[in-house]
Amino acid sequence: MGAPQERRARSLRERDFLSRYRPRDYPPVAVTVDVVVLTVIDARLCVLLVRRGEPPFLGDLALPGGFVRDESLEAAAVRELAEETGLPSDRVYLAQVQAFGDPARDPRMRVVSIGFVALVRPDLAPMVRAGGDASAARWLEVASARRRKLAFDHRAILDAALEHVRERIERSAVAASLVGATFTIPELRASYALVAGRELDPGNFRRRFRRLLEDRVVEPAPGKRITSSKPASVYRFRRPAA
Amino acid sequence: MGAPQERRARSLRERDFLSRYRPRDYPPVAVTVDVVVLTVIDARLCVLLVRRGEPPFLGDLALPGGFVRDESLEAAAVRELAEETGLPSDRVYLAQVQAFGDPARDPRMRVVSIGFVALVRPDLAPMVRAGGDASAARWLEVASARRRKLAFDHRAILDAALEHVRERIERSAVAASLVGATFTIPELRASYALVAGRELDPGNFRRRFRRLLEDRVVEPAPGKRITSSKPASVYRFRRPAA
DNA sequence: ATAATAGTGTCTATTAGACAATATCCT
DNA sequence: AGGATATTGTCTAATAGACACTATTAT
Repeated sequence: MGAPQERRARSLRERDFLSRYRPRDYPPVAVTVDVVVLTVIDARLCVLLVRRGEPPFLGDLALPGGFVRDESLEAAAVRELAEETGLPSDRVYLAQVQAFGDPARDPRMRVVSIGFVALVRPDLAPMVRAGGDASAARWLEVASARRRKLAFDHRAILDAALEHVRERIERSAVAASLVGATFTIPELRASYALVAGRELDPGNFRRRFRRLLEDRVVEPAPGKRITSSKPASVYRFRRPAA
Repeated sequence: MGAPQERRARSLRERDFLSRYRPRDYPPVAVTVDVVVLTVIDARLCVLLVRRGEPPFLGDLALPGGFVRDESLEAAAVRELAEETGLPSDRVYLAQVQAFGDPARDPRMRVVSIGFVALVRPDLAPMVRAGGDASAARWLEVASARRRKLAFDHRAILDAALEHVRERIERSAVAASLVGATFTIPELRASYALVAGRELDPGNFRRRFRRLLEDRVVEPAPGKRITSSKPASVYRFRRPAA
């Protein structure tokens, strides 16, 4: 800290450097996006993983992702999502989680990756498997994925994404993307429970749901869901303008 | 969405591309950090801004920031903070906010910037001004900074940083970095109020503070703060192991 | 009828907010 | 003494959690 002026001067030189626009003159960096795609399959929280076909981490499981092209970061994430799942981006919750930039996270060169999290409605999840070939994307239960060895720092990205949705599911309509187009209260409660990682009291959850109903974020849908016991009423999220 | 297989193949080709390590072969990207440095001066929430000395946005105010070198993103932010403020990184709250990567955010080339927020203890803030020269960093009240024209998308970064601390100040000890080494309850309340952007009830705040005391996150400090009326008890945050 | 699950109601504890009342110090 | 502010206390409303209870359907 002895000579802040000199440091500042160096910083200004850098800015000037950039202003001369010789982008090849500094150490190369690549920017990628990695997407933590989550859904619910058979009452299990699952994440979409691909198997790496090249070194490093050849054969390891990894998050779907790729280079950012001439597009925004969000657009890159949407594109990767479409490439890996074939799903359109509407009706998919997608949010930036955090940037990961450890210099050693990729052994080949400096790669800064922007982590995203996406929630896919479970009724659309089967479409994903259908479109995939052998080396392509597959769903893995989150708990087991976290125990596996994942490529790069994808384990950290996965954890950050899970924390992201956990923090937000209580205070937003994030969970809308983890149930089908229509759903019953117990179904929604099951999704919340999967993300929260614990059981939720049916009565208390129903009380919270009543508030969602009053606030017009959900509304009744026609019909009843037939199960092996008492059928439940069906609801749907009201489509906001967005 | 018609041919996901082809898209996936292209994606795999990209990975292979990267594995051959010819980093000059794809469009150049630069990665920078921009730091929203906040403090309290004269009971005003202030942000540290620098004046740009080169185009684009020559003469405009901008957040301090610069290229990420062979270091982690956090390290780059710490370094920029030290360069611009001369302050050591301990006792400064620093957190990543979000990545900003709009293709048009820098007219010269593709620059992805990782936004950080830093909170500087107000008793250290004067040191910053002392070390600065004419073209260097200066404190500006946040409200007025938000009304100004800022370089690049720094207005959006500033807003995101403010939202970040607003969300966290209630549920963490973030505010520890916005009061001096020792402080009174009214002083802490004033900092909270500045960040929250509204008045806080003294009685209710005191009740919350009592919980902080019971949880051992703060502890009494010797002495009293003499003001123009009734003196207040002095406290300090207990230093955690970190 | 019985099992199972949807759905209702109740009790308690915690917390936030509004606000009144008191205590203590400086001038 | 008087003004200002710290400090304490009270009341109410909102919310979460635990849990007992009732209703309705499939089998």
